[in-house]
Formats: sequence, C-alpha cells, structure tokens
Amino acid sequence: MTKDRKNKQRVADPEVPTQIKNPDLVRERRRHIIDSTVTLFITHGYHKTTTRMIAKAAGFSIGSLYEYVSSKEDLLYLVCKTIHEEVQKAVEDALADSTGDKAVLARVIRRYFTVCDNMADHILLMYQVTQFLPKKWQKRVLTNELNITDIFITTLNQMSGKSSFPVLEDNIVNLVGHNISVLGQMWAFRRWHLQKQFTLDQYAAIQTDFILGLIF
Amino acid sequence: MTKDRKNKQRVADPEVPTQIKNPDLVRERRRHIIDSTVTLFITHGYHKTTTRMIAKAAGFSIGSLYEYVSSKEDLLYLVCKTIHEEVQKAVEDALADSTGDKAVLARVIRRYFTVCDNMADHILLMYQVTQFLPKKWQKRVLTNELNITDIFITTLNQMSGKSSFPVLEDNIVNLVGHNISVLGQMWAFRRWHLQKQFTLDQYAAIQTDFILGLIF
DNA sequence: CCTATGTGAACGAGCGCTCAATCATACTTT
DNA sequence: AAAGTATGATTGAGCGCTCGTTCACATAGG
Repeated sequence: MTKDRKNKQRVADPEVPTQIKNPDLVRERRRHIIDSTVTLFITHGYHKTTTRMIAKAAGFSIGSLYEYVSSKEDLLYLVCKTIHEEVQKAVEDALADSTGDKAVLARVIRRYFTVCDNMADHILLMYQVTQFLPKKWQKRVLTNELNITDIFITTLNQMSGKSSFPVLEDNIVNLVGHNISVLGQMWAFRRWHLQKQFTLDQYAAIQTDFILGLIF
Repeated sequence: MTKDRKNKQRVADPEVPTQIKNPDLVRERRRHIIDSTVTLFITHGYHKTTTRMIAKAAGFSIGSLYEYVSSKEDLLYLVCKTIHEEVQKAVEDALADSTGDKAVLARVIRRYFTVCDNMADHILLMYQVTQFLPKKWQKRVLTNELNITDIFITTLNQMSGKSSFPVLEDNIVNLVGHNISVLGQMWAFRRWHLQKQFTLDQYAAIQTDFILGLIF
C-alpha cells in the first residue's frame, strides 16, 4: 500500500511533500524552512549543509522537516525558485513607473544594480547551485534567469521610438538587455574588487553611459 | 613512526603527492590525471565524480591515483590552476602582436571571445567549482581570474595615448578591462540563447562597438 | 479513542582514503 | 646465464564515516 511512494522519480512537477492535512500550515512552514535554508546554503554551500542542520535551523526535527519537503533536491529547487521570484519582484517594482527617456533608463539600471548589490549572495548562490538540480528543473531555473533579462528587453522595447529614443533593432535590444543583467551580476561577483575603485552609484553611472552608447 | 603523516593539514603550498621516486613520471602522470579529471568534472560535476571514476578514466587503480595526488581537493585545485593557465596562455597568445589602435583592440576582443567560446565548458566549470576549494586556495584561484582581467587592463594602458587612442583614466581602463572579461564569459554562460541571434563574430563586433563607445 | 502532527534512533548506500600484499624490473653475485 | 635480492610501482579489499531518508512510536487536540 505504501509501496507506490517508492520510486524516486516524483510524479508531479516541482513541490510535493507528505501527509500533513492543513494546507495553510504547510505553506507557512515551508516558507519558513526555505528562508532558513537560504541562509545556510549561502554560508556553507549546498553540499556541506546537511538536512539535520536545516531542520535545526528551522526549529524542527528531521522527521518533521520531511513532512514539509520531499527531499533535499526538492528544497534546493524551492530555494532557487524563491530567490528568482524575489529578484524578479524587486526588479519589476523598480521598473513600475518607467516611461521612455534616457534618465529613466539610467534610473532603471541603477535600481537593478542596487538589487544585485543587496542580493549579491543570493546571485552567487544561484550560480553555484543550479548544477545540482535534476536536468529537468535546471531548465526551468535557467528560464527564470532569462525572464529577468526579458524584463529589460520589454522595457527597452517600450521605450523604443518614444520620446528621445531612437527606434531600436531587435538584435540590439536583446543584447542590451543581456548586457544589463550581466553587468549587474558582475557587480555581485567582483564587488570586493570593484569597490576599491567605485561606489555602486559610480559604477552604475559609468555602465549606464556604456549601455546608452550602444543605443544612441 | 608513521604517525607523523596523520594530520590532514598538508605542509607545503599546493601540490604534494606521495612516494614515487621518478619526478618526470610523476609530472607526466599527474598531467594525464588532470586531463581525465577535467572531462569528468565537466560532465558530472565535482561531487558526482568519485575518485574511483577518476582512477578508472585515467587508467589507474585508486591506489595508484593517490600516489600522484594527495586528495580529491588537491586534484580540484590542480584542475582549476591548469584551466586558468590554459585560458591565460590562450589570451596572451591572442594578444602577442598588439599595438595601440582601434582595429587591434577589436581583434583582441574577438580573439578573447573566441577563447571563451572554445573553453566555454571550462569557464562554467570554474564558476561552479571554486566554492569547494579550501578558502586559502580559493583566493589564489580568484587571483588567477583577475590576472586575466589584468591582461586587458595592461593592454589598454599600453594603447592609452598612442596612435588614435585618447589618454585614458585609470578608472575607465579598469572597468573596461572587467567588462571585456565578463562579456566574454557571458557568451560562455548564455551562448545557447545568444546563438539564436548572433554568430560569435557578430556578437564580438557589437560588443566591441559597445566597449569602444566607453573609450572614445 | 481517533486523527493529525511531531520525534529521533536506526538504516544503509556511498564516499574518500589507506595499506598490506603483489608484481615488475634492474642490479648483484656466483 | 642463472639465481638471488633490492626497490619502485601497482593493486583493490576494506575501514571509518557521513548523510539523506524512513518508520515505529510518542504526544496533543477534539
């Protein structure tokens, strides 16, 4: 009767725990577990973080942990997903009031770079950790990554042709979108080195000129 | 009597194996082991690659493997070091005949991007794997990474003021150096996506304009 | 008393690494 | 040339241990 749980290949898409009935409880606890896990993953990395550490940090026993999360891999997926949602939300908020204009693009970039600065550890974590996901979920995470780039791309497209903006080729728009994402992440990766020479704002300003140069 | 071998903290700096006498043999075999390992790490990742797999791939028994390499971590360090040396050499070769000129910088960038394309798997590996090194060696690897950026920086400094080049501020030179490295690596990370829109040459051409824009 | 939830000892697969034993080859001795 | 010896190189069974996961049982609430 319990045999049908045996195979490791879980049925449904991402997140399938066990037998607790109250769904609100599950959501809340799971959220709590994810938060604790993120911190642990950031400080110790995925492999050196044991499930026992996670349980302890979240204030559960290992047994309970497995009531809310079906495997360590599963948890990793949830972590990745959550981080991306966070980054994406932060970026979208920062873009909420944009209308096509040089100064606006500059502000968008500066805000995005600020997000990258605030979430630098999370960004590094994502880079380190995606590899440990099953291939199937890796794709999904990669897609989320590209979603963020897409936000810039659509923003640029909206600006294209309006106000002081020239009409932009698709190719260029795409590349600029990628460049913005990547140069933001570059700050996360190399900030210890870059900070010796620039503040975040200076960095943002120069890179903005850089990016605008490609457009105009 | 054999007790003095006990502590895991190895004495010397990086690479210390065991009791085989012929040093040429050691060098050659170790090189061979590293090569086999790189392939395995790229396809399976660090943790899923077992020492037994490495031994098998290199054509040794595990016992023999440990005659040439003192630990799996050690091997990881050697792998990182070797890759960086390779990248660095490739970049330096590509830069061998540079004199200050727009066209030359363009060629330098295109060549570097080609290196990134050829060694894309290696570059990804480096990003994934550095975290598993002991802190002490992590720094060293990070330094190697920055060395490559420095190559660009010094190249740019040599160009500064000569021929058609303006005299460049230090800050700008540094940032441009970083941008070149990072935009090359961006190709490695996102090439599956970018290839839909650009060939490597097109990518290099546009990004070069981009970079030149910051200089002129 | 029954259902929902929480617990942590126990399990066992898998790992890096060691080391006593064996083999191969070169050098000595007669 | 044959037998003896010394030494470097190779082997793989197995040790010690970690860690993800499970499950028989405890506790709480209604």
